[in-house]
Amino acid sequence: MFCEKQFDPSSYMSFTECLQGGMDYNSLATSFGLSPSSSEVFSSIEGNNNQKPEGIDVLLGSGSGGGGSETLATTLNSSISSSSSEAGGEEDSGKSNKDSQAKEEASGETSKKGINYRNKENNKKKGEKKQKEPRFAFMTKSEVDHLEDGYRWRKYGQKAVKNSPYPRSYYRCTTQKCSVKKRVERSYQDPSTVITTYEGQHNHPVPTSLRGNAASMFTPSMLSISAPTPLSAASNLFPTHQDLFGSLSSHHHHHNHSSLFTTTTNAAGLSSLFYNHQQSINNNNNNSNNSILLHQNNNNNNSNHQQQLPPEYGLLQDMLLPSMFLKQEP
DNA sequence: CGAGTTTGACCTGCGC
DNA sequence: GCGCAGGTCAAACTCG
Repeated sequence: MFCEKQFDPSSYMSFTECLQGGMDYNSLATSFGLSPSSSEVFSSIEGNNNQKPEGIDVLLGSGSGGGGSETLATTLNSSISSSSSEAGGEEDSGKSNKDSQAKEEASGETSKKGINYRNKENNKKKGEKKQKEPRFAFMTKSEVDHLEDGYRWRKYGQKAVKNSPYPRSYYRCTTQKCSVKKRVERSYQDPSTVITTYEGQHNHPVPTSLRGNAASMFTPSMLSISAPTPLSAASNLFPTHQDLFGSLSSHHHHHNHSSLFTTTTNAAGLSSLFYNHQQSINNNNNNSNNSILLHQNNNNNNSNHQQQLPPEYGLLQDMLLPSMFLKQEP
């Protein structure tokens, strides 16, 4: 499904709709003009691969926080393939645990605390790697760790992160049958940056009775984009990833890029939005169009980035241009 | 009292 | 095989 048309100034869709429906980055780029004066949005998608799941210790060195929250999105490795089934289904790990518990009662064996952890009997065969949900990470300049994104989350764990004084928090969507999780951690190199990683796909609408309903964070006027940015103008309502990244890139080069994204909303809303958008992209195609564009962009701006971005950007760049973008096949 | 958070224990995967 | 780090669980706790 596409949201592009909804962002026609005359008929925009609500932010919530986008959250659920999965608009694509392009429309988002257009919608927000993508020249965040107060927010930065980077996005990328990664397709199947077997990389280590962790890789979030990316740093956005864009500095100069405009004033609102800045957001950088990047996707993490994740074996995407066909995650939709998982999203609609149960959370596997949790479930397996219950199963093992039941099993334990039969065996009469218990671990400490009476917790009996997964026996794996319910899991996939040996050697079969557990399929991971697609992930999508955002880096947000924010004071608060847990940014409101319209969904309800329940914290289920917190872990200290190696090489970081800041812990990582684990949240799960409280909606039943929704297996979406997110991790929130603060960058140790830039404490003002919060890294939010979404995993999974919401299979339900955004709760409406939320204190910080995402829908309310983005008013239509925010979503409707007036003038196309220089970079997105070419494709107008259907900009490309290149537009997206182009804008972002240019943002690096000249911070006063002309476009919007001047919302003061918290960036987590965007996170969701981007996340869902990623889903849509994953589901619809992994084709090469966007990848190629992105790649071009990368080539064009690479050197500059290296100059202006912190050392960590190398890593970031890798993540920003993961396989999905780079694997464009003829 | 229900929902959410905290926290220590445990599991899993991966690198050495 | 071992150890480490990440991820998850669930009892205990807090809060409205």
